[in-house]
Amino acid sequence: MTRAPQEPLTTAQQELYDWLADYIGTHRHSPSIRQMMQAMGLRSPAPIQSRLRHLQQKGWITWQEGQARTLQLLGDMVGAAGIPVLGAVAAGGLVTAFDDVQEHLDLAPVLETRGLFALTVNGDSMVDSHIADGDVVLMEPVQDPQRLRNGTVVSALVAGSGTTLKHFHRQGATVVLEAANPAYQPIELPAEQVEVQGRLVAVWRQV
Amino acid sequence: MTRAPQEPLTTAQQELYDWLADYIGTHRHSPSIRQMMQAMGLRSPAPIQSRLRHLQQKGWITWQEGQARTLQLLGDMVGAAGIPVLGAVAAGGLVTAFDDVQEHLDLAPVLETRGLFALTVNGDSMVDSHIADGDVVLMEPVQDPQRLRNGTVVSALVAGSGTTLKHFHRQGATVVLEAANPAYQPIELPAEQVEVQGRLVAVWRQV
DNA sequence: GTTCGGGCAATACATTTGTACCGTTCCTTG
DNA sequence: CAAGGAACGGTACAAATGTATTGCCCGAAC
Repeated sequence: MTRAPQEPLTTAQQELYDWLADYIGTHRHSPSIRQMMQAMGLRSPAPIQSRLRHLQQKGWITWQEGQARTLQLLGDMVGAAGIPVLGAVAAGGLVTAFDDVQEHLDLAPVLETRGLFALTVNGDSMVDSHIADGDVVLMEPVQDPQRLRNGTVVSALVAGSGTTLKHFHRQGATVVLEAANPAYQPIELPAEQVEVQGRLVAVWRQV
Repeated sequence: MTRAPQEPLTTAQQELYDWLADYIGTHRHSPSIRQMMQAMGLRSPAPIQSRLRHLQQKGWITWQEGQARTLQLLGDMVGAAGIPVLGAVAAGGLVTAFDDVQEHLDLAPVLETRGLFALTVNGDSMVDSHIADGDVVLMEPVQDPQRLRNGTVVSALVAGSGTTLKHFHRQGATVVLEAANPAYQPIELPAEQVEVQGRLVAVWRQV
């Protein structure tokens, strides 16, 4: 999640920014200055240049000088993933109503991490860690299993058996794979029989 | 989640496509043909044109003719969210190891839905529905509360109180907001005192 | 009033950029 | 061997494009 630390805009600037966000969200690439000009109903590129310069100074956009169609929106980095986080909600009781945007949910930093992979969860052995059957877990490849902290959720390949999602614990030369469900017994194995494949980064559940 | 239904590529085409995916993922905009030329170590734009044409014919890319830097990758739509789903994992016991990519996790369709907003969960009233304290829930605005199915998870604004995340039930003119935690009592209210703001679309938990 | 900044129009210009054309080489397929 | 496709180099050109400059208008601030 990232903040959106920008200064306020004039109506003309806001109008351009909104149109840019919509255009880029639809076309997946930046328009040219003359396209913006037409969309704003103008007949000269100068006003667009001016607005762009102001949007840049105020930290809303950026681009590579001299290069065509290299505009980037900074407000909601991905555009697609720019979802406003309106506030805290629920509890047991009731919390105060939210009114305006507090920050922006930006999944990009996570999703951009190279090498990430995802697994579909099958079964209920991790329910007490709030990972349910059918959830998709995003995993980060683990280079050095020695540096894993005990308790980390990992996907591990057990020699001759299969892959499982469990809490990881190391006890000397032994590795314990512990479920988050009292119905399942911890699996205790020599370290060399367990290949840790990935570390849990995020849980995604689509309803 | 989307498939990637494309014809096979030659090594040169694959090399270009991979570089494009990396470049666009990093810079968020398409490079120019001459930038591709340099990146591929070539000294003429013609080979790039050729590769691009083939990539287009095989359904991997597209662009708007005559317009600079309007290239789009079709393979994994967002690029950033193109995370391979390797297979099912865990259960109580062990499942077979995965070997190759089965499908791609594509968050774009969800994240592109206009009007989505997110809320930070505060409290443990929904733990039995695997929504934990600190999770971020993605909500879709609800236009017509009449069409909500009973049991749907909604964020609701209770008149004079605040916003809460609960299971939604309608009983005639009465609305029942039910927690997923036996420690909390259902809230029963006249329908006009409850304003349903959004419907749960997805749960995101970053570790 | 004066000043200053934002916004618009018009014009100009050097680059960038997509595209086309020609010829060559290399490899695979028949 | 011949034929075809893919790839590469070189060149050329019209159009698209970013950018700079000048002048004008308007409203807010002083």
